[in-house]
Amino acid sequence: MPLLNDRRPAARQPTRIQKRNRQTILDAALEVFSQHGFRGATLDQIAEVSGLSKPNLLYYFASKEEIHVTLLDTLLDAWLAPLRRLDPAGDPLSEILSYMRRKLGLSRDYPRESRLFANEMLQGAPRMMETLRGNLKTLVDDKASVIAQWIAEGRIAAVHPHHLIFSIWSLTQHYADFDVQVRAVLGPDHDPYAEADAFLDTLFRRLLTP
Amino acid sequence: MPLLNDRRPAARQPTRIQKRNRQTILDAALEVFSQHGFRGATLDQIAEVSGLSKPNLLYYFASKEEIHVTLLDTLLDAWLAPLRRLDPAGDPLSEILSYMRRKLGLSRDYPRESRLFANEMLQGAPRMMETLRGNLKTLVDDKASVIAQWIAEGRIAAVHPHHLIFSIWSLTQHYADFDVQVRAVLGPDHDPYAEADAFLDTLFRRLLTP
DNA sequence: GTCTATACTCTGATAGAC
DNA sequence: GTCTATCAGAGTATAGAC
Repeated sequence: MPLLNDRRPAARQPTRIQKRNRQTILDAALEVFSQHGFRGATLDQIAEVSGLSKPNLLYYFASKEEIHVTLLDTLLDAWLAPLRRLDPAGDPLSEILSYMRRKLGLSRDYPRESRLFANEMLQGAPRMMETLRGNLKTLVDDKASVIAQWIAEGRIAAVHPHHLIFSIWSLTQHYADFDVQVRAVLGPDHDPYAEADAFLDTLFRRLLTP
Repeated sequence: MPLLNDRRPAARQPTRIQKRNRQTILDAALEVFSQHGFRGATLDQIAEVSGLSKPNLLYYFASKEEIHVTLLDTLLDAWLAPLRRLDPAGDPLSEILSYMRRKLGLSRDYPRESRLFANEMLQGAPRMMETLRGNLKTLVDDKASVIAQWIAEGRIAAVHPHHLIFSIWSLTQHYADFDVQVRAVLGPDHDPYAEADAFLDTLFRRLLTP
């Protein structure tokens, strides 16, 4: 209720409340989609987790599909960022260890995003195939050639560059995607991520030290 | 059609046809559940893949849940078998490399089983939690102590035994669970499993050689 | 913007003919 | 044993009151 007649036009851009509600919905949807996949998730669940009514969800997003696509789109940027930062001019071992550590940090801080991605892969990547073959492949090929160069210069030990990158993905994402298994096997009194950090540091040092 | 009147009683055990149909259903269900998870899978899909009608599915299995449970039960034995074979009396490095290779073979030959398991983990293991905390933890703790003993004897380099086992799981299962990503990034003209075999052999040799 | 009510489709499961 | 027909409930999405 504006006491002064401000001259701003009627808001065409999302208001603060709209943004907040959309974010609330996306957060709830992430919770549900990451656990049950696209088809296993229901709007009822998302509505309940978000605290909004089901029709209200569909006021902010045109469909269930649109919520899911929105999540995947924002996910990808965050997912590729750590690899983008791998610096060809840096020290090879430090660069790779830093990348591994950033990726492990993503698993620790954003496990739901990791599981959302895993679900999409298990389903055969129906909504991400183009991105995998496009942006992702381009980026990985680029960084793989950086690694190949480091190997050629004898600055790290010889390994298959692409599979080195796969190994970083798999070892770090495992702690998010298989969290229940890791914790069930370790039992209480363990800090999986702290132990993983030390273990993976050792692993990649021994693998890559010339 | 017995030409001689054999005296076998009317079959109370499953006939050959019954066994075959149950197997057909389970195979189709594995295809669908491994891709979409329990809730995302539908009996209609399983019916279509199996070539049987939906009511016929429910003639052989009491419910969707029962099909799923049957799959998970048979899965677990196959899943734990390779680790069980880790021999305390064998050569440490050979034993661990053999285990890794058997596990990679499972990913290559039974990728759907791997994805079924992954789906169950992503969902928080609602139907497997007891097994994880029971049989699985017991087995892993046992083999981890074998590894710890090898380390204490200086026969392999020091690593966290539990996380060494996790690393074998994650590195091998990645090639089944993220198959689409691996192939999209590598492009054609690659044999992911052959390359993985060589890469992982190198990785674990460098990690474990004292 | 948010709600109740509801349209319409899909899904798991059953009944009953053959 | 297998099919067609069908039910009850859940699912996505929309209409319309407020």
